[in-house]
Amino acid sequence: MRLTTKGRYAVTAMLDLALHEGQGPISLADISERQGISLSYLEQLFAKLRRNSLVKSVRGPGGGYQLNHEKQSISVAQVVDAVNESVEATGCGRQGDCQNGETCLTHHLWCDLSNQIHSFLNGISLADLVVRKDVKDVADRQDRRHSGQVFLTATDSLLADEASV
Amino acid sequence: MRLTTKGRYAVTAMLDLALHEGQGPISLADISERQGISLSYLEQLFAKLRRNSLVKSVRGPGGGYQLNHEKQSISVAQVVDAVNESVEATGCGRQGDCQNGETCLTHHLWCDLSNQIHSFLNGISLADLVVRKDVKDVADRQDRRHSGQVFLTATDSLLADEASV
DNA sequence: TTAATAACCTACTTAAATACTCGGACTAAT
DNA sequence: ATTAGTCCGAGTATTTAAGTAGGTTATTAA
Repeated sequence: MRLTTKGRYAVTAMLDLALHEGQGPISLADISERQGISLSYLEQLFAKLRRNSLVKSVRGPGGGYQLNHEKQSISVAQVVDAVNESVEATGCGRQGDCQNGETCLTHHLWCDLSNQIHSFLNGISLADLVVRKDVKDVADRQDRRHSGQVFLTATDSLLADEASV
Repeated sequence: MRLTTKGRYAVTAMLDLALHEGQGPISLADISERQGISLSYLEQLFAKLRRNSLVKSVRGPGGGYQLNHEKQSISVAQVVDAVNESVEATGCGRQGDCQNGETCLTHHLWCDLSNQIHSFLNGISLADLVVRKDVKDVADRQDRRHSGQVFLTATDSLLADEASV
């Protein structure tokens, strides 16, 4: 089992899409700036998200990504899964052949844990997150900081970043 | 967040101690054989378990390890923690400074997940595991296989292992 | 038509962690 | 004295994350 920035980035980026739904395609550059995630790394993550048909893309100027389904039908678990971060806690993939082809002493414990985590993450959709107060607060802050600064140069925005630290 | 064989081995080994409680110190060689875990690796894990005072050791012939507390007061969470496998799902250690010193969009989600996992693993003690049917079944199988074979040579037990695969 | 924009793709790199092995030192029972 | 055990440090192979770099292709707007 493993949950690192990879899966967290994926969920954060998808949530960013959900928050800006109805504004047309959102570019990865925008997400990169708002969420502080490397653009190239985002590209790799979105390649997987697209292959799992969680997002659809529009190429060319004004292009970007959009959710491929309604936000209430995309769960956090799906997103984490899409970038190959399994929340499976067993080492045998639930096969029960953990120890020389036989079941290890703690196999069922990890199965139970896996069920817990999976049902938790399955029960939370992007729509659920969008309406949460803590999410709204952060989103508002990000929108304030990154709107109207479209005409700043790269240097200016770097300075602004340093000033805010 | 991460849960690999490291944490699983630690819990398995501790459960082995709990199952053989009252039989005096249990050597790592015994655990290694029963649970199919490398002896040297077990040594490293038990160094951490000892530093966290979850086990006590007896050196010399007939020595080994024993639980340092009653099995109902040792939780799975404690064991996993002891070997440095944090089940913490946030990247910031709950600090909320995930994104340039500010809170990232999904911070609270991962906090919630951490709470879920932690309370689940905290609620399960070694005593709880010992009485479970699935654990008993596996333990019985292991005891049958590894008792009375004390006088086999290393080569014999290797052959036995291969035969069982 | 051309330039800019943004997705798309492949390959590489760095750093860290896992899951070991190996060799030896210390300790205590027989 | 030997042996069975813990204890300890170092080293290694493999994998993965996380990010760089450099390009190609599709689309829009000038």
